Amino acid sequence: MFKLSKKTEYALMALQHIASLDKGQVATAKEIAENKLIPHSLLAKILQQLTRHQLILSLQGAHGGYALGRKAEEITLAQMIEAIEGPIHIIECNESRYSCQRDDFCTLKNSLNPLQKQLTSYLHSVTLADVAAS
Amino acid sequence: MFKLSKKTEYALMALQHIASLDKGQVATAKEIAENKLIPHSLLAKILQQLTRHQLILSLQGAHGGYALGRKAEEITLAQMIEAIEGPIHIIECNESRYSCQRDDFCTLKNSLNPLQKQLTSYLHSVTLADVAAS
DNA sequence: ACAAAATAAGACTAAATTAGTCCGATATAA
DNA sequence: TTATATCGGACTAATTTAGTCTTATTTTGT
Ligand code: FES
Ligand code: FES
Repeated sequence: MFKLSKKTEYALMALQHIASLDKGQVATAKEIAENKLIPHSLLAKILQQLTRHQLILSLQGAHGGYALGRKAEEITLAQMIEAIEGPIHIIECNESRYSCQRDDFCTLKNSLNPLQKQLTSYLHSVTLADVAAS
Repeated sequence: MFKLSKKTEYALMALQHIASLDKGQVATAKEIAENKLIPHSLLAKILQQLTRHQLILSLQGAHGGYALGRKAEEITLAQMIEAIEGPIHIIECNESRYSCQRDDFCTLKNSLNPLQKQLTSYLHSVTLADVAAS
């Protein structure tokens, strides 16, 4: 399917939420989960993943929570999606580690390259600031 | 995942193949399957779906097979993909029949609208002629 | 010291989707 | 009437996605 996964949707919602915080504030997983109607323990996992990719930073312990890892203008849509779904490849055969039996005679890869390029360049051009604005 | 399904890849390969035929010629499912290394009975299903969507037309019986339903320039990438995967919606909540509990306070739908628009307009602008050329 | 409130990490289960198979029916040419 | 096709649908298997649970660790406040 040509669709974002629920996890990715949740990640984007959470990032929107965190981006809307005042400087110095943090949001807990619980807060975000309640606010956006996301299962808490699933969201927790997603926030951990975003932390590992340094899109957000976490403060552990009581009164802990999450805040943006850098300015919203410096977080691209591509980074947000790839943090959850991994590298974006319109077709599997473009993934590096994938060896395809059709490799020598396949024309599909090349045919779809423009789409791949178009899409990724767009995703790199949109930032969290843009996404949070709407 | 933000990826075309195998079925869709197979459909595109088959359409490339059919598009390369001389006027008046047809290709059988078997031929295409062997040529592109696609499981025969799966490809048969896919070709039936493309037929129902009138991207190709089928000739039944002995010496039957498939040919393009209209000129390659008049078959868009959007039509090819949607024939197999159904309408393209970047997020589930944009699908008409889907009623979301977050509908009244959700900002995500709007935020991703530009991406949805950008993508679909591109997919409508590319035709089988373009795809087959590479 | 200790309790409460968080995140971290990983194993696990359940649900949904995708990929692929199989079979009986129908159509058509030779 | 036989061989070669498509048609349609039910079915199974494999993979991916979605979601849960449990235990450990970090930090603050009392
Ligand atoms: S399908 Fe694998 S290389 Fe094109
Ligand atoms: S998530 Fe359903 S309306 Fe946005």
